[in-house]
Amino acid sequence: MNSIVTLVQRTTAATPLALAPLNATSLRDQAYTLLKNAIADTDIYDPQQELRLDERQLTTALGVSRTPIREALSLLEQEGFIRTVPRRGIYIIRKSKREMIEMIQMWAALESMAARLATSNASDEEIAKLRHLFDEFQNSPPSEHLGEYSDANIAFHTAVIALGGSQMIMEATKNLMLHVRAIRRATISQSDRAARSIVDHLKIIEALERRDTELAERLTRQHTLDLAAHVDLHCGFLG
Amino acid sequence: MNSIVTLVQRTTAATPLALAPLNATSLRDQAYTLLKNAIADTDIYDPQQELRLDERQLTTALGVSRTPIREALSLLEQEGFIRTVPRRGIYIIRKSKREMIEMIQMWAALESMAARLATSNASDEEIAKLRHLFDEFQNSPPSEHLGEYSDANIAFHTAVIALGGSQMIMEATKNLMLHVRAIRRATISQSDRAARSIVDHLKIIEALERRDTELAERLTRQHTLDLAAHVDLHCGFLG
DNA sequence: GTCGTTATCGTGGTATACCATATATGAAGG
DNA sequence: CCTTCATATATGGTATACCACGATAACGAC
Repeated sequence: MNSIVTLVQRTTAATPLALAPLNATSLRDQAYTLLKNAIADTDIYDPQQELRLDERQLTTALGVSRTPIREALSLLEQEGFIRTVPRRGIYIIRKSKREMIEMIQMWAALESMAARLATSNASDEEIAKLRHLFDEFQNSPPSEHLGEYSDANIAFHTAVIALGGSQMIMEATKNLMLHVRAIRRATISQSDRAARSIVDHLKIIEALERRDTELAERLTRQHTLDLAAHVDLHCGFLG
Repeated sequence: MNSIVTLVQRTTAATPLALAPLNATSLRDQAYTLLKNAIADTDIYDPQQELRLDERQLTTALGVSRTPIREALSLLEQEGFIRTVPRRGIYIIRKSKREMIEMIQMWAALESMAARLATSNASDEEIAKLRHLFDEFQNSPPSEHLGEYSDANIAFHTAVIALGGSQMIMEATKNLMLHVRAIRRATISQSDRAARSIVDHLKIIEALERRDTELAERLTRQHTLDLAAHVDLHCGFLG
């Protein structure tokens, strides 16, 4: 599972063989993808988690020079995943509660616009596929498969955004998703949110099917703003 | 200024140390800002315009090595301003009409969310300031000062977003603004858009003043979506 | 023992040399 | 002339050496 610790430990441990095929893309892009996935898979809100990165360590861990590592880190810094402090180190950023809420609000803005666009652009077939995402939860309540339901939940929102057809919105929400994913997973098990969530989703699907632009947009926005309000009330562990 | 003597005197004297902004920025950041401004000030849709950049040329022009230039270019590439093609060159990107429309739609999503948030977060005084942006156009029609009105127009939208209070949305729209600015300027003189624009703006301000969340959001969204539709119809010069 | 001074080191920032390869150039062959 | 192939060149990618500077430790004065 590609945690940062795992990456660094590879230095002393086994061979850094994982990056043998360097023919396809640049080392910078490979390092970027690798580091981004590693950060995404790290539970950065665990107080025990080490959040400091070291260029030289990453160099030996990935078997490349500092240059591509540094370029990859620059990109991650601009995306808000890390912060470099001269002569101190490079740190993975913990988002504050305020930042997390702002990201969710931004998500609400973009997904509701996507839903609006979807009522004009998406085909009936594409919209119908949304229902199948929840087929397996029709008979048994989602509380029994929280892990699977959480994945389906995220898949649903991603799918709605895809139906909007805007490459720009899809790109913008990809990074938001990485930041927000941990929160969605953590809150799905709180106060029966899973059951209420599935009701909201079905209403959104119905609105899309009926091509009710205003309703689809409003329901989508409100559903995600509810998450923001929930985080505001129940996620005190965030700074 | 900033002689050694001055610096030393500041140290020994008991002056309140208000001198935060010494040139603490890295060459990478300076190059990034410089290049970004240069690109923003370039009329990239002029067919005559040379769009190719050259790393080595930039190094001699800016008097630094390739390293910070390359890092700055990496950032600009990720933001969608340039594209580097291995062994071909680095090119400033012309946005296609589709991409331009998608950016405007995204702008509509974010600004309307900001307007929604503003009805809860902004103070009466802050909202009142919006009116002053158009004071100078009260008596004379904006068509007589298109340049100034265009600036006021952009300032208005930026101000609405600021009233929302979301740092995240403000950041995200900054780059969108750079891309869209040229289009806003170009279309303000078309088909009496300036006069209609000012009417829309006043309605938005009224909605904000009355704390009518839904209305402020809807008017803001529709105003910008109108621009998207206008670009779709009248900006054939875009790819 | 406490405080201040100095030496060393760790770290990110920068410059530069080198590399790989697509493209351009041009000479040779037809 | 045209085609073909070898060579040269340009350009982005990578590795590495060096630098500046803050932090920390080691040390000395009192």
